[in-house]
Amino acid sequence: MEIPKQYDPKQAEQHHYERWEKQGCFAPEINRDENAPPFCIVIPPPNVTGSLHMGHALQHTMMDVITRYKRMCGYRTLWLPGMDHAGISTQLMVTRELKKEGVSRYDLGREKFIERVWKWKKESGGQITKQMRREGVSVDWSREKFTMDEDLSNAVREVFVRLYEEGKIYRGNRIVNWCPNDQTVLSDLEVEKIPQAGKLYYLRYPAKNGGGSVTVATTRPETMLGDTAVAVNPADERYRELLGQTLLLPLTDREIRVVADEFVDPEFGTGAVKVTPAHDPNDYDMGVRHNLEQVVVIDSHAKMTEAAGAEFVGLDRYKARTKVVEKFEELGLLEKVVDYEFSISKCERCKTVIEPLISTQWFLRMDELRDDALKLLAERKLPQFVPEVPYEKVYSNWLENLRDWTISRQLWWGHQIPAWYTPDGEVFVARTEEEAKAKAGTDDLTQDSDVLDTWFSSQLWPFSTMGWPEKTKDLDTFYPTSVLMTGRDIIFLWVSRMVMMGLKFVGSEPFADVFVTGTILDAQGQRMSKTKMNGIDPLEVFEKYGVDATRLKLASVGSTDIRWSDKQVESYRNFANKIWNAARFCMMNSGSAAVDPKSLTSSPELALHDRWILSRLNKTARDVREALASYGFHEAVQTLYHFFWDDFCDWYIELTKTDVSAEADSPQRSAARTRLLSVLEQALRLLHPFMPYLTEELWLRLPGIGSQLLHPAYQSAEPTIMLAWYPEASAALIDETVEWEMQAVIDLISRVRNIRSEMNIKPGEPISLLVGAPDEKLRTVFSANENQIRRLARASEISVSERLEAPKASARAVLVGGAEVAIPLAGLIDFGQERQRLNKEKEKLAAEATKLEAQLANPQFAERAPAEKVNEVRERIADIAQRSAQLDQTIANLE
RNA sequence: AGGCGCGUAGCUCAGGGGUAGAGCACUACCUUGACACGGUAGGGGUCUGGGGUUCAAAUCCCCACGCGCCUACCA
Repeated sequence: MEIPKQYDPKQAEQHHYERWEKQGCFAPEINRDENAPPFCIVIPPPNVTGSLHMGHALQHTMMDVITRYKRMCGYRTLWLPGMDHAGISTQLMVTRELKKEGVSRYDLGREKFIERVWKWKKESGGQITKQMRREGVSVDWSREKFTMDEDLSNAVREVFVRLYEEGKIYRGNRIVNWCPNDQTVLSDLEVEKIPQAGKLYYLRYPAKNGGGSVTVATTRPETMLGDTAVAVNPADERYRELLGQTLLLPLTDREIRVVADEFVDPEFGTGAVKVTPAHDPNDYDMGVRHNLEQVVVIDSHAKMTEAAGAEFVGLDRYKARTKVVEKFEELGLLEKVVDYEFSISKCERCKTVIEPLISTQWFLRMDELRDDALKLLAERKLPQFVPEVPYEKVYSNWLENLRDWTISRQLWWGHQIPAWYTPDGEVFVARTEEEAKAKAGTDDLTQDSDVLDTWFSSQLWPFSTMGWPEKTKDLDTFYPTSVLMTGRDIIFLWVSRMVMMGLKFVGSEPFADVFVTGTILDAQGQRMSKTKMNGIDPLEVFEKYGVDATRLKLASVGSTDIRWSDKQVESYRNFANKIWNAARFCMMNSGSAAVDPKSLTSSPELALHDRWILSRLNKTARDVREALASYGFHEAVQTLYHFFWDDFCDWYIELTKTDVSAEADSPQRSAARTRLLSVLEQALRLLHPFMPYLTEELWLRLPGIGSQLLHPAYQSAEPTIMLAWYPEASAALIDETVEWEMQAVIDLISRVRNIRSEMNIKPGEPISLLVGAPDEKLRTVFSANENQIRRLARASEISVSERLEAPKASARAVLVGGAEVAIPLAGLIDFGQERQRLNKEKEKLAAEATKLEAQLANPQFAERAPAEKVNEVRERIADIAQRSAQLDQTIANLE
């Protein structure tokens, strides 16, 4: 038999994926059952510029586990892959490439630039799709989509036009987040607030009449050049007289009013606020309320405009700040400067400080869409978040406070806005240029040069990828999808928007469940990030420990944040090797036996350990299915790990060795071999969604595998474990009595081993066992399993009787049900040591008894606790009393 | 400023009103015919602290401390 002693993950990872893909195992069409229920996941499309990181590996593992599981359960399964065109990232990447050639995108022009991006995409984009194949993800590559594909772009235009026609999309002149570096507007979600140490400047503005003045506090003195008012709280007594008065704005010849506004907090600063409607979102709102002029003093490159005055025009905003402060000081109008920590808005991508600017952009009105999403959650509890706490609240709170969304971007790479202008500025929104021309009645049109926010197309992903707005078969079959699995960072950016769009355009929710994964942190508990360089490359982990071991680790992460540790992957690598060697044993001892699921039915003639492993196997299938039904990945992994290692390897293989490796051929021997192989085969199926490569590698080697093991929906497919029927628990095979009996045997063996170890009896030293069991049933169990006990406890002989009669020079232990075991140790026993060992045991019992007795002594306990609990405590006390008595006896006998 | 989560063995983490768990690490023994990436047996925890509810709290509630995360228009 030529099976290596160590599992080689790389070898197994080499060929199966290609075979699966070629044979169409990933496509839903492999399922020939017309009535098969659908199961569908759409992948959160990674950026075309991206490469695989731990977050992907984590999410992909969980999606793959569920997908493979559902497929094995006979669902018509689709996991749809694809990529996002990632507007800004991609444009920056290509721009950088061009820069190396000494060319700017403007030199190239829009059309050539976009051609260049496509060329880049074709040649070096989408690295991630190759890396994903290594992960073993069972996505249907034949349906792979890209947000800039022709059909997805159609969907984008369709949605845009319909929303425009309904008045939800509008063009407006508003204050927006502007990135002076990327030269584009950004949505609120693409801006991050970073706390920063700064200064608060107190500036004095003289009043026009009389010698008075007002002091305002600001973090941005340079914006004072654009001030058009000072605001105070109407309830603020201090400024009552000032209301309606006129101030002389220093450094300018402008006169500004003092207005009253509730927004102003009298407690902060001086209680008077300078108002710069053109350069601050709050001031903008105040400006609207008080009909204030908007004086633009900073331009799109964050330089001062002409309106800032001759002295300042052309200055960078920070240079202007210094200069403004200097001037105020010269004029004696700078009251003070204090240290002040505040949050500053930065561009999420390039970290440039955002400049709030007034600009004409396209917006999407969110109120109705938002209300529908909230209604869906309130009335039908969709989507169902897992874990529900805290994500359901996070999601609904955000929706409740939602503002209109700035959807235009001043980029070239993306979906160009389907709006055309006549020379005199009239706008026509249409699906195509032809349609626009027809509407406008002229050919002289110019298309809006902006593109849409990348998320505008991603929000359509669950249905645009399935052919919407056409009524396709996929859409009919797979929408709404089953579950969305993602990290918590895009609940707002993506999840909520998909819900709103799904409701709006398909009329139903895009997915039933949203499973939110945890975050993998580095060993110090910090988030992995490119800038910190603390990321762990999943491909390196695959290389070192194998894909399956890594997947098992990732699957067990679930939804909590976790610090990365190679150690855990290593232990799953060991587990993989354990599985390999268990299978190796089964196959080396299989002879002419073959896998046969029919051998997995119980009958009273079967030995205890056989009935036991069937019970354990079925319980495992039940528990794993239950765990996966509620996305309990961690629990599923633990259940499988312990079933395979503890139950199957440590006990069952050991217990069945005599049967399986008997010298002489017999019906019993071949039945035992068939059973062993079949239990293994079932275990491999249970493990397959988590460890696809290892299980396939082994499964294909098992004797007797074939199409007959596949789920009926896949009967015509080539044999592969990924299409085998996922084991289903049979309640009839779960037998608590059998498990209890087996546990008694296991306990006996463990107690004997414990004595051996504590008494320093060499493993080779022959011992004999005397077992006393007043309970007849227990005696039967022990007697029936004499051979097993002898072998596993390494005893040369064993005798079971009603009452224990053993020589004084024996080591003893008390077992369940009043049973006892004694090991005669004439000449070997150290009485002192044995007494010590027994006393230690007695102390343990005594401590437990004290606790229980105190509980029982409490009259309230007997009165109020359920009778069942009270009885349980009584029984335990009785059991402990019996054991203690036996121990006392044993200790006394030692003398 | 609000909201949320976390604090359990040396480490990384499960669990969660009724006997405190796993893996790794540690100790001792074992090259036993599947596997030393292994086997057997052990040691190790006032479940952050303090109150409360309850017959019973690691678990539920409140407070404190520590650590994270998210949201926010306080100049």
